Amino acid sequence: MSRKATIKDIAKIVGVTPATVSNVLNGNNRFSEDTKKRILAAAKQLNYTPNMFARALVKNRSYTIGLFIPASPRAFLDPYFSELLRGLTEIALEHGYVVSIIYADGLNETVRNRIDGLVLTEVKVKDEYVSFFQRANVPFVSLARGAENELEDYVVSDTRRGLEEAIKYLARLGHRRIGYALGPLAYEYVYERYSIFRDIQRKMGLICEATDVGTGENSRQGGRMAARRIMRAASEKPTAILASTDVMALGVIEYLQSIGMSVPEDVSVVGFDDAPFSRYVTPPIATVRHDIYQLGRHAASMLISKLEGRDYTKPIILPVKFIVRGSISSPR
Amino acid sequence: MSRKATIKDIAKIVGVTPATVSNVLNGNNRFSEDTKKRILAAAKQLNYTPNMFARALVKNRSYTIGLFIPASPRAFLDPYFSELLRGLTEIALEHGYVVSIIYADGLNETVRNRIDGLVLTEVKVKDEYVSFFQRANVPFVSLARGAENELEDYVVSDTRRGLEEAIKYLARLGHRRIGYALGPLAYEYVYERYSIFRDIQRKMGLICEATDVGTGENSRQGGRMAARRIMRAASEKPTAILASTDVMALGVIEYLQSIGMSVPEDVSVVGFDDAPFSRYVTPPIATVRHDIYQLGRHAASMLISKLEGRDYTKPIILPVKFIVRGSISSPR
DNA sequence: TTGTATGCGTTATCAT
DNA sequence: ATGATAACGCATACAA
Repeated sequence: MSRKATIKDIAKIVGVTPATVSNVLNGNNRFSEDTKKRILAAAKQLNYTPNMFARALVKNRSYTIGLFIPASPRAFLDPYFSELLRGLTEIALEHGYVVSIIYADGLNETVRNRIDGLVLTEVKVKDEYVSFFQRANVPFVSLARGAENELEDYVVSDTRRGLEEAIKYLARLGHRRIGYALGPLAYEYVYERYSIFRDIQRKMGLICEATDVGTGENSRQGGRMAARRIMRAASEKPTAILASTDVMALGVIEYLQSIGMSVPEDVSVVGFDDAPFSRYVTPPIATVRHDIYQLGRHAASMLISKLEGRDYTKPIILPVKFIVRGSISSPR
Repeated sequence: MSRKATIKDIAKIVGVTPATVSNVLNGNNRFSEDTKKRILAAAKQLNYTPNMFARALVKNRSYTIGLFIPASPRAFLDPYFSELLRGLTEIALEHGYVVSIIYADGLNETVRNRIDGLVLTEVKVKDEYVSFFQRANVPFVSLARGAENELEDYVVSDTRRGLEEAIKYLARLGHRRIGYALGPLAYEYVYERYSIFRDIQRKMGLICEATDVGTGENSRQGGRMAARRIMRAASEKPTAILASTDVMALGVIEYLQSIGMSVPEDVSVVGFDDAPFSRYVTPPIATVRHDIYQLGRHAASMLISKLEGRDYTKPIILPVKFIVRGSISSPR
């Protein structure tokens, strides 16, 4: 295979200078139709594609966006992650960008030099990475509001709306006392979901007992722990339990079943995320569905607009939907 | 924030030329200890990091490897994918590389110019992409043997070993007739698992009936279909069923239970992959575990060696392990 | 409408 | 042991 064609080659064929070729190829319109046509033809004939390194060098832009992953191995395991990446990649592609995975451990200058901007995920309530990127002037878009960091450029799901639908539904079924299986509060999405839950609970005049909240890791095991704490705390038990995530909801159901209670007859359970497995387990988990793939698409789109100095609406809040499934019913 | 430091800046401070700085920084040893020391000091002081674009331009290398994803949205959904990416990213990082996601749709020249090599996944038995990369001289490492493409640079799991363990275990329990829930044969891993299964079955003198094989998509639903076909075909039924993947095994179990059979008492079921859910479902699925994360690490390592002209052992075949769980027992 | 000149930051070759 | 210089491919300000 011969050497890749450059603008010089085109210039030679057409009989103009490289500068002219560059200009025409970049859509500069102040040239004669004739030369334009000939340059374009030659480019096609030589199968010309620009050398991105050269372009990057002179423009100081890499046309690469990074998906920033905090160092936890868990980040990768989430199905969330794959969906997100799909959305990001698709949009990036449409704009001539490529997406790289930036593992937190690897966030040295060398890596940073190679990306134009970042999409941040798994954001903490008080996130050191966010602060770092702000100080370092790295353009980024966050997938969380960035509670303590006061962000503007973010795209999130309409958590409040989803929880309102869910809780109202439960209330209509007759539930007055709703427990909560709570994940690690350091994560912003966990914090946000929980505080919104509390807010709605209060506004709707439902029973609010501190003992109805149990904490655990964001895992099946964590869900079991949380449920155990809830069910052992007070003598009066909640008739329904909301969980931070579907994964935890699964653990909650397992625990309840393990102590001989049935879901939803004894206790209704509601998750959040609509994870792939949620519809298959027994009973299927009622949950708040949000669209991670769309989240990814919007995040990429916003970031690229930002990088290219175009206007963009911000923040973006995407619709969610409460999915009714077999894990809820009226209380006994 | 001021301009980034370059070798010129260092040169100016130290009082040498950029060439010397470059040489020293690249470990060229033919310089006096004194100047070396001073250059290194200045570099640190200025917080110098090389400009990757400039380097890429002159070396014609991007220090980026791509994870190539065929166009199916499914590719992203697999938990497989996240694990793989984690392994890839970690090793890439150690060698100063970055990994980009290359979505098949986006595989135009522009994108191709930006990566030094690819890791190929979801390879088909007769894979057009593989042929394309071969012709186009794109360096790559495959996560499959590349049946029809005769590859050398690949890293895979020791499927034969795993299946041998599994089938011998079943045989020891007394199973003589083992069915197979088969996924889409176009995918090489499906094809390989199946043909090895057949081979072992024959060598061990077990019963081989064409009707004991049912096909379906690689999904829960597909597993149900496959199981249905198997159980409806012959009058004499297999006492155990192997599935192409854990996901299908799950479907198989569901189907069996739906027609009133119990697993493992009536039929034993064995999967492949050791997916995250496999240990949690009822009954937990016996399966062949392989380490996707390690697969990723080795693939990245092999690709980078290849790119840098170093020697490397090939192919690499990683150990697997048969995991005994509740979905198997002696036949009635 | 087109060309000239210059620079982006680095590496490599060949002198000195 | 160190330096001068060219080259990598492209973009751009300015000149013609």
